[in-house]
Amino acid sequence: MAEYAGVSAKTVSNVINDYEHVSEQTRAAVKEAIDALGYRVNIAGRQLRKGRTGMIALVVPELDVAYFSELAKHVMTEADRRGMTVLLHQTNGERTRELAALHGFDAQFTDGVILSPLALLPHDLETRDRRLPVVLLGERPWASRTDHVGVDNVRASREATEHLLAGGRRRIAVIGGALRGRQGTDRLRTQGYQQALQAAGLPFDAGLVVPVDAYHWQDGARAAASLLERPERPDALLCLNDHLALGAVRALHEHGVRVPGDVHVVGFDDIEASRFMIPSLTTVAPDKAEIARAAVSLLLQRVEDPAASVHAPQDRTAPHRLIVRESTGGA
Amino acid sequence: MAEYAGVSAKTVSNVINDYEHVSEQTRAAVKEAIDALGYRVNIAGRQLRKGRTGMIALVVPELDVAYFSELAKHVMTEADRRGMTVLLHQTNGERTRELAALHGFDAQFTDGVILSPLALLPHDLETRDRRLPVVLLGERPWASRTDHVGVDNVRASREATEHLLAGGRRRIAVIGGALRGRQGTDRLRTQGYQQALQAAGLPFDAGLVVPVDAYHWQDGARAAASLLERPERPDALLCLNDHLALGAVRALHEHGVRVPGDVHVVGFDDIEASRFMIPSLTTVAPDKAEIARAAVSLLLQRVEDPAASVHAPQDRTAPHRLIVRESTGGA
DNA sequence: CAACATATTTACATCGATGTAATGGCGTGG
DNA sequence: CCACGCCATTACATCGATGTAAATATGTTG
Repeated sequence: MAEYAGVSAKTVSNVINDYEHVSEQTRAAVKEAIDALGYRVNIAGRQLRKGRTGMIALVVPELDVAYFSELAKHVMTEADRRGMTVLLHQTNGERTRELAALHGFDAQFTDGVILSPLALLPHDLETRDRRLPVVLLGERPWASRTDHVGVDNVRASREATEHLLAGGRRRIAVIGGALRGRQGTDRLRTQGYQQALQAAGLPFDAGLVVPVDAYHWQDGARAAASLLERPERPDALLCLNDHLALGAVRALHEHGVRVPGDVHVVGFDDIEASRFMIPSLTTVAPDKAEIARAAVSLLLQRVEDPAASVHAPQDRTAPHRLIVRESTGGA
Repeated sequence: MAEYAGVSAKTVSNVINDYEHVSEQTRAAVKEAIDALGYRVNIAGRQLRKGRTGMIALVVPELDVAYFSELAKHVMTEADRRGMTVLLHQTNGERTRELAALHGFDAQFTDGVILSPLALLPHDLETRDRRLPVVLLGERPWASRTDHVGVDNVRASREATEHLLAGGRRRIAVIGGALRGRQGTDRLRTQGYQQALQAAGLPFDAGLVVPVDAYHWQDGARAAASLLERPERPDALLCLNDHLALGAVRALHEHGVRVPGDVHVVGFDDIEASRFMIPSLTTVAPDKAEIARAAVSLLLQRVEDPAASVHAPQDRTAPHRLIVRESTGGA
């Protein structure tokens, strides 16, 4: 390459990096050589020297959970805009994989990591290698010293519950809810639900909080089916994501229970399917584009200024809104 | 690192790569040093030397099309099993991005690429740099010299159409179909449809073939709505993917048309949503796990034996089956 | 004990890009 | 004509891991 253009390797490098003191003549010669030989910089060489790869990792539990694939799309768009490449990973919610991500996987080929954790323990965050910039998505229940982007889950859940109450609902079940254990998204959303009940002066029935194994369609279906076996059926379901909600609607349908006629249903995430289901689904829509933007921006701040690793951890709360659709009797 | 363990850098390397002639003693010492210092190999250094990164790219049009995110999951699982890391990219169906993928992006940090093309031209494949192993997914309409994994689209579509015919349908529309232009998936599936009609002795009405901009929910809804404006309505919809089908079902519902009562609907891909929609969707299910397995396996063959780049291009056809559900009056 | 085989470890060069500092060319002011 | 400064280019070292080959240690055989 350098020989072909008749210059030194360094001059090629200078041309590629737009160093100003290069004569028009050599610049042209080098560019021509680049085209002629189809030359492309070798990332490995560059990183070895610069210490940066231009890649960031996005690590989520599962790609076939629509919320995450939709989010991934936004993150990739945003990263692209900022000249970064995204390495996408899934953890299946396994702690070992989340840990691996926190530590930059087996090797170091990533400038930073955006991680949506499920199983991580507080301790894992304390002991992580602070040289690798990390942004957490979702809940950040522990006062960790790590940047974080999320939504106000308690409030969102309270609003969703209030909407159900306003629709005359009195026995609202929570599918995917949690009363104890780690202060995760499920816990917070359940809290919001409890707050709304309390504000309305309604009793809280722990039996209406149904935990699930995963946030998938069939878990929602199973949970809904189990609720129907109770002597006193619920008249509304607050489902902690849209897959659960849609699975639940399906199960209700199979049992001849009408939505919204007999039971109202609300979900979280506003995945695309929810707009098109029959009935369409009322859901809490987090601003995914904003989440992606904030996460990438926070991460690149740390990447570009590693010295800032001492800066106080940042916390961003993205907006959300309740989208009322047919499943709660809406338009 | 090396100093900490009191050995040379090469010995560390030997331990990491399980070189056999290392004394138990030094091996232990090095391992301890690794733990103590949290050492991890630097991929850049390794690749610079070895020329391999252990990463492959999976490049698809859009991640929020469930078929692709489900496929991605399988590819990642399979790659993981074989010690590879997957770099996931989306092209939005833009030719420039597909080209960039073919050429290993701006830089070379990928050992190979699995590409699901939409806009690529035959010429692009002819002129690609053959040093980068590539496996194409989906259709491979041109006799390219590139490995390929797909399903038998013509047959699958014919079977789906036959199923509709067996259900007494006589005016079957094709949403997403194509009569002319590149020999893509749409063309092939339309051909299968035509074959089935012909075999049944039914006339072919080009007006029933409705092209779409993209394979998204709203495109299906729009297409279905336009079909309902025709004087003579179709009594079945063959939708070339599940998103189109589900969007179409929604549109029919909004127009008071019952599925399967008035119109039968079939989709392609068997995404998870299709099992849970109301009505559940009859669909052609490609064996995604098998597609992923074949693609990764073909790719790694080339990666591991670059000399084999002269081997004849391979072509794998993954199995598919028709899953009959409620939208065509099934169980 | 010499000669040789085997095991273990290391020195050195190398992959490609680039930061640092030095080189050589040229113009300007004194 | 010299000193100095600016510009364009390059020599060299370096990032980290590893292949090659050589050095060293240890053991074995005749």
